[in-house]
Amino acid sequence: MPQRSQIMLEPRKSPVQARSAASVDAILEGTVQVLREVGKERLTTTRVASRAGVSVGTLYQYFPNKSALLQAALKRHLTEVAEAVDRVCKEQRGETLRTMVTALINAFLEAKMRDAKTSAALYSVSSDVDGARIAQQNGARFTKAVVGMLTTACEPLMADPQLVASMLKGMMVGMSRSILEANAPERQLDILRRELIFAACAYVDACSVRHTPKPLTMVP
Amino acid sequence: MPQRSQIMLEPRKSPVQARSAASVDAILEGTVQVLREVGKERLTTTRVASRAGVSVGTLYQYFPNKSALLQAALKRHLTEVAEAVDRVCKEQRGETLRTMVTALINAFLEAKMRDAKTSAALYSVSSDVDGARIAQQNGARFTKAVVGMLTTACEPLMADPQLVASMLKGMMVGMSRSILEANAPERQLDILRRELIFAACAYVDACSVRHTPKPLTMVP
DNA sequence: TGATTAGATGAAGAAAGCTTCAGTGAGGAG
DNA sequence: CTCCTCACTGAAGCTTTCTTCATCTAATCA
Repeated sequence: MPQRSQIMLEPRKSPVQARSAASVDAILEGTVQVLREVGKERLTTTRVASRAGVSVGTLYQYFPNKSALLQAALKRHLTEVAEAVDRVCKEQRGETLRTMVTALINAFLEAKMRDAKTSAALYSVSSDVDGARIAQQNGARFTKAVVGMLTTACEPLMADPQLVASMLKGMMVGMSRSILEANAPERQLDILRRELIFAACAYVDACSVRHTPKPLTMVP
Repeated sequence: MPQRSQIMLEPRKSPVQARSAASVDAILEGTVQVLREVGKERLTTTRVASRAGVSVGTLYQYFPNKSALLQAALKRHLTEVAEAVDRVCKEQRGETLRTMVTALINAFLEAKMRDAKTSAALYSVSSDVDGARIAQQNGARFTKAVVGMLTTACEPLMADPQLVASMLKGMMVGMSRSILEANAPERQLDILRRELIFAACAYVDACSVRHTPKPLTMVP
């Protein structure tokens, strides 16, 4: 058990609980690594445990089953992205719509693509794990943050902010998914990022000159 | 075997081969039905066969394994959508950009949502079956058709058509996926459809007044 | 130091579903 | 009428991986 000492030498915390906290973390990290390296087909709980430097039994002490394990890994990743989005949305309050969407898209893609391989790997399991529901909750958080930002814009947004946020989310998620699945090289990613910003700006520009003052209301 | 006679009574074709053709079709149809009814977790080859009115052995006569079966079902669905897109793209040659994207989006969503439950069910297996690669090929076809249409527009498109097509695809696929995963009701679907058209129009409008004449070129 | 408990271990049990294949039946050919 | 091939059948083998649990170790406490 070579990894063992490594875990124990991590930043000191109250010992008894630190051991288990470290295990949980190692297991989650191991899950992602195994997923990236061998793919979801070959991901077994034993392999994850061994990669994490623990035994299967330990894994099952913290996760009731394989599905829960994958779910936890997925949640963790989505939460990181959501936090990045939350952060920009707060920073950008009071700015122009164009500035907002530019910052939003940059932050989102940055977070998603920081570790593109991980994102792609996690996409592949999301359907095995009720990922839609998890993404749903996350999406609600996303929409809420974006709405919060949009309503503080220094120009009037002549449309239902909820609807605009949904559209922006759809565009961003759709494009990032396309990029990930296409395994697009760095250069194309940049081109597509710029174009996405261009399109989103065109959209919000169009919104702010709309006839309808504040049309349709949407349920979240 | 109650279904048997049903199959045999189908439209008459040259007998010997008709039997097998009918089987393949029934199996594919059964796959989708089982997927919709019990979900991919409970989809077994035996269950599919039984639903199709044949035995497992017959199923394995036409599909080398479960994965190939699901792949075939997925391909079939994606092809239908691609054909719908091809069709509009041909119809809309010579129109204005706005007319084009409106027709394109309507046709795409119509095809996808005609049987929303099936679309959603097939999304759930796409990652088990190298769906990304299949979607890739399909996406190429899609892009090609859209580019073919865009280049005939009666107004100048001041941007790389390849890039514009990719963007439109990303927006459409992204939104349809959001809608399907969110299980959005009919009413919202309509709102989102209109908004997607609005956004896409805003985008192509913006393209046609761009400074850069025909910027960046993209690899397909 | 001895007792106690949190935490770790990994061999083995159990389930489950994919896939095979030896055998049956039905059209068509000669 | 007989033979031959195409197509179908479905019980059972086989593999694979999840999950459990009896046992062991190390850390804390008294």
